[in-house]
Amino acid sequence: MDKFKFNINTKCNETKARTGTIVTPNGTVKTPIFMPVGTLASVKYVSPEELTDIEAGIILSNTYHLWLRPGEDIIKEAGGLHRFMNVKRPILTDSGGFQVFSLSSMRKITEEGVAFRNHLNGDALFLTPEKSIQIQNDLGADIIMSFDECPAYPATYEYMKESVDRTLRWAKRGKDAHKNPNQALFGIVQGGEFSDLREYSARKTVEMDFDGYSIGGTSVGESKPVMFKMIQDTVPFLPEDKPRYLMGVGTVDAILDGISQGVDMFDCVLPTRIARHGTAMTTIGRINIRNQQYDRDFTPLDPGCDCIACKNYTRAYLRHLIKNKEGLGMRLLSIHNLRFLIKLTQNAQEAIEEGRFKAFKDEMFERFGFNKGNTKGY
RNA sequence: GGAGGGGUAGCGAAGUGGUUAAACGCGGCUGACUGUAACUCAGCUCCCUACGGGUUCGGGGGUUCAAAUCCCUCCCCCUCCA
Repeated sequence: MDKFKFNINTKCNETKARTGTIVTPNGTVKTPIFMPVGTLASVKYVSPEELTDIEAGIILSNTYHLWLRPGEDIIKEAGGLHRFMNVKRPILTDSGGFQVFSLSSMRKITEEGVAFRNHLNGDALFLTPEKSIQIQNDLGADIIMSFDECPAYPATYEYMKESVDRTLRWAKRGKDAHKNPNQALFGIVQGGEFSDLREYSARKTVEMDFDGYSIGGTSVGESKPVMFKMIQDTVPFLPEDKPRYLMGVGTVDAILDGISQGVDMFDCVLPTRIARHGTAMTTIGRINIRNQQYDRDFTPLDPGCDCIACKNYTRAYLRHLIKNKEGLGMRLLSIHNLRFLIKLTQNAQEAIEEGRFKAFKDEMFERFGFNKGNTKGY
């Protein structure tokens, strides 16, 4: 794979944080980075133009969901995901591995792959590592993921061992099936909460030589300390010169902790989902805009934010929109939450570059009370 | 003037002698949400000194061990015919 590059720019000398640059055929982004999720080739309620405004770098999309609708053939015919969506920035597609977790009630795992029951119409589906890669080749994202099993938490050691081995075999099969040299392929480390399995999974995955590595199996129900330890048990076994991606994590505490441990990329549906349901992540903490206390609050949602929702609208108005399930309200809050997390990682980059990341992280933990009771993480 | 229908918690609407502080929906309040089956889900919503107590089903009066439910009376609303 030649068009994909990762360079480290600055390293923090108090933590393992670093800043870097990811170069892809569709653009270059700085890390650490938060990546908005657009499962169905759309970051719900947010247009690509608005994503540009809030300086979103990479965005995600999903193999499983696009496979079902509209079908990867249609997206290929459209000229790939970028043209289909009119997105002129790097795109990353998840492999469908997360659906092994989220759609666990309607799937069966076998060595060959995963038999799903189509959640839309009940059809029998079969997703294999090779199929996932083929779909992702057709979708044409800049970064694609190995098809893995994201196991639920908690899992027994025996089950996890079996799962890790299977995911390793799937990773190998996927890598062998990967045909497009313009797409970077990432491997995914699993192992749950078991330190030795994390190390084992990491070492074996790294042996296969991927373009980047993910820490998978996080935010599936475990506590924060457990998650932080999963990161700790994985990163040391990942190569320094390849990007590290903590999958599915989007709380302030976990992003900052991840960065301090040397993670470069994060993605999460949390900011957009909670936005649609009325919760804002702000520089002064969590705000549930549905709460009655905001009905006559004509101040900005987050005084410390530069997004259009905060610059142009009041809490009272946003509350009114959300209470009435108006699309505009969901859109404005989504834009705000995404901007908030993107800005957080930009601030982290700046802090790393200026040699004050540790202080920055500590200040944020203090401000949000992550060390004293705020386990929510934002 | 005549005939008929109806008044139940913020609203709509069940219930027509006991298991009813009263279904259900809406509205209201609160919470949840982490590689998106999610404009979703959960709880609370008569009052209180609240694992117990106090008052409710238009008003008043009866029958009954027991009434939102049966009887009497008054008030109010709606429809149709004059």
